[in-house]
Amino acid sequence: MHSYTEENYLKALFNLANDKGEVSVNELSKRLEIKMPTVNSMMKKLADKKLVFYESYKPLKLTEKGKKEAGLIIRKHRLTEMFLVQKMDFGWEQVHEIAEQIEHLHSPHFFEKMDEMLGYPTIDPHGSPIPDKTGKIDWVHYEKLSDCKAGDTVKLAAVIHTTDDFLKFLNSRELQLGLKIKIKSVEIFDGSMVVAYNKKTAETLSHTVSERLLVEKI
Amino acid sequence: MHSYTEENYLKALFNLANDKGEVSVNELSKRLEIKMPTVNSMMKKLADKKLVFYESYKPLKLTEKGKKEAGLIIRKHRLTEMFLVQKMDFGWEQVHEIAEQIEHLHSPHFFEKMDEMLGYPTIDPHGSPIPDKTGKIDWVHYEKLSDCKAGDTVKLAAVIHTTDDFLKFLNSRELQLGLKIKIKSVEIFDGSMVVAYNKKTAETLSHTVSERLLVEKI
DNA sequence: ATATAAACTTAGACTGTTCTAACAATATTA
DNA sequence: TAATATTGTTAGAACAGTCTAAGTTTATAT
Repeated sequence: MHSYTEENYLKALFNLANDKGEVSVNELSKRLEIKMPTVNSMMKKLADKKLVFYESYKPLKLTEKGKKEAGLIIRKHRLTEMFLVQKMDFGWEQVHEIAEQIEHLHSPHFFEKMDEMLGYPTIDPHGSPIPDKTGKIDWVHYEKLSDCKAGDTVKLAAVIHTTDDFLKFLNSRELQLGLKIKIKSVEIFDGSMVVAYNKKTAETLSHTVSERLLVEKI
Repeated sequence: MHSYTEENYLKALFNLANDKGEVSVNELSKRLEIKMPTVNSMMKKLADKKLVFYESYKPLKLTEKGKKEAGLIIRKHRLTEMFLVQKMDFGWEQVHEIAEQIEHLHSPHFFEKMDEMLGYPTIDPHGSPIPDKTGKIDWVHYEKLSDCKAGDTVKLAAVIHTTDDFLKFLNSRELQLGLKIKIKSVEIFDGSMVVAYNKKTAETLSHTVSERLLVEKI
């Protein structure tokens, strides 16, 4: 079993992984707000445990074992978020902090029960995929709203870079998953969009917002 | 804020407190399965934090502040147990271990929501009182079934010293809180009782069992 | 291509929580 | 009450996880 601390390193490595699956010590250090020398020694420890590939001055990479462990923690996190929203009536902007703690609980039975009560969900309240029981993630490719063109009609599938403030902003604009959005126009110079949804006929969304909204074309 | 570890010491001190509120280092050491010197130094630390009265070679005692902190942790534990049983359909023998972990979460909002969903319960699934939001416990005095006499009719109000095995035993005999029990006879030499409840007319309960069952006379 | 900047590593220290070994005080019992 | 057992304390070590300071390697830029 891994410590609370080790679990946080694994999770951060997983979440930071780019297409090559590589993460720098620096990035990890910044994400965790832990100084580089500390991260460095933890990487050696995780390498001993065969969770991370580590060589001096080379980027970090999770091993298959590490990916699985990280996936299982993220599974617990996302299941918890879904439970909090669906069964305890929390808002999607309230659940991250609580899930951050619950994800470290050691009780298979508890998470199985959640999963069952939720009907075995495959996405969390922000549209992120929930890893399966083996820790594997089913990567679905969505487009960014910011990559769509005027005239497109899309369905809001997921939101990324979900800070508290961003989610509250989405609440205030009635933007929620599943929403059908029509793109009326796109400004060239700043990438902002005018869109229509619900009963709104002309809402403006900045590029900062639209690149954090993932959509499905319909 | 106190560490996970400190919280466990506080809780154990609270739970071990006798009528004088005093606990020996030795008892605490055994309860926590932590060696005496470790307990000793932690007591000095908690004394520095004004959570425990500590003097060399004297019994340990929680301060008012310590009692409050401990009460609040036990509140979280018992609310969680109630939530697990009432809202997640766990058996009363399954909830202790999970609550043992969840009690350490730092999220007032989470526990308030549980409390609300449960309708502000005052007892946990084993009949133990849930401390209020200030950490105070409403001590209700129940009698032990083992102290009752033949002919008495009682209602099962709480169970104590609730190990897994004991709770499973109670399940197998259909013994649950609220149950009306008639005492048919009491054996002098071993204190065992023959009782009637539900459709059972002559169940024998050993003294070991009956002294762990708290009842209200009716 | 060399100077500078950024990223990374090593070394060593500190805190929190645990332990064992040894010693001291109190309690029990013969 | 004196010997013995139990309980409690002190001292010192160990480990996990963190830090700062200083040095090394790689990347960037003039």
